[in-house]
Amino acid sequence: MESFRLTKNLSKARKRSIRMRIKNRIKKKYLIETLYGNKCLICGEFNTKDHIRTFNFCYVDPRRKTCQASDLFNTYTCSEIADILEKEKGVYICSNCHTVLDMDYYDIIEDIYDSEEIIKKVKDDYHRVKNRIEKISKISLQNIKDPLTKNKIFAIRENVIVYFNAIYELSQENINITNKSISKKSGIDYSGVKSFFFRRRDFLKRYINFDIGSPTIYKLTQKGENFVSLINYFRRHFQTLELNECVDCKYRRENECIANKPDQCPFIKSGTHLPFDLDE
DNA sequence: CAGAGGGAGCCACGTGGGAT
DNA sequence: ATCCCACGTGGCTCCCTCTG
Repeated sequence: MESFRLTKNLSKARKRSIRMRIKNRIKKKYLIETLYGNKCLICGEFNTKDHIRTFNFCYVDPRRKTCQASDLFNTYTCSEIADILEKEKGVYICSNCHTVLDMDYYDIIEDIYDSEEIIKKVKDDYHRVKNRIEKISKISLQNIKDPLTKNKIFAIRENVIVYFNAIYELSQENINITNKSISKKSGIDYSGVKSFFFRRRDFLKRYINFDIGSPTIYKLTQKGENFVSLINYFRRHFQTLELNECVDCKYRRENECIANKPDQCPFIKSGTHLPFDLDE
């Protein structure tokens, strides 16, 4: 959000709104894939990777409805949504299949179409979808966890990357990696470095080997090295994206957009090229 | 004995989420 | 969109213990 040029200059509120939207999409994708697989279970035409927005919350019996589907991911965790799906006999299917099921003119279908063949086809379609959904709704919902629930042990912030980079650079220079050398490399006070590694030791052991002693020597594990290279890859990628669409913009400077207000950059203002609609 | 680690606590800051 | 509150995080201080 802070490195990507199309989002870094947006207002706090917009950034927050985008964060929430991304979070909700991840929750929705996780829930659907865990329960039904990565395609619409009725038609199999739409997948969760490319068409997540087309998946709708759908009731087998709308009389059970107690909440607004549009508020689900803003309001509830994945496991709570799973409970709602179970209690209210709801499912997520693609909007095409949803439309077939929500056919509110079913009872007057004979008055709409003249052709017996079409009437039969529409009715068959409706029953096919409804029967599939009744089977789906019996699927066990016990496996749903809450993958985005706040991790109370550790959150990766900018300074964490500073520590990892310092360790990585020190290892490249063949310097003993201790609290003292990390402090010197990162510019963070020795006591700050000390308490960081002390507090987070259990978690950090996944990425860093601790040779406890006087002094304690740190070393990145293979997983830690992969973590550092992945972080740096994405940072470079978003910082150096070509600005093809800004070719005539007066705020373009080489490979950087220096606009610092949304209305200075038409692409940021309109939301064009973002992977979502700002006003959705 | 100096330097390093262990551990508790304080404070500032950022973020998420609810209310309006 | 904005404000407010709760909470997590991390820098830092202080004191104690351990180690070479």
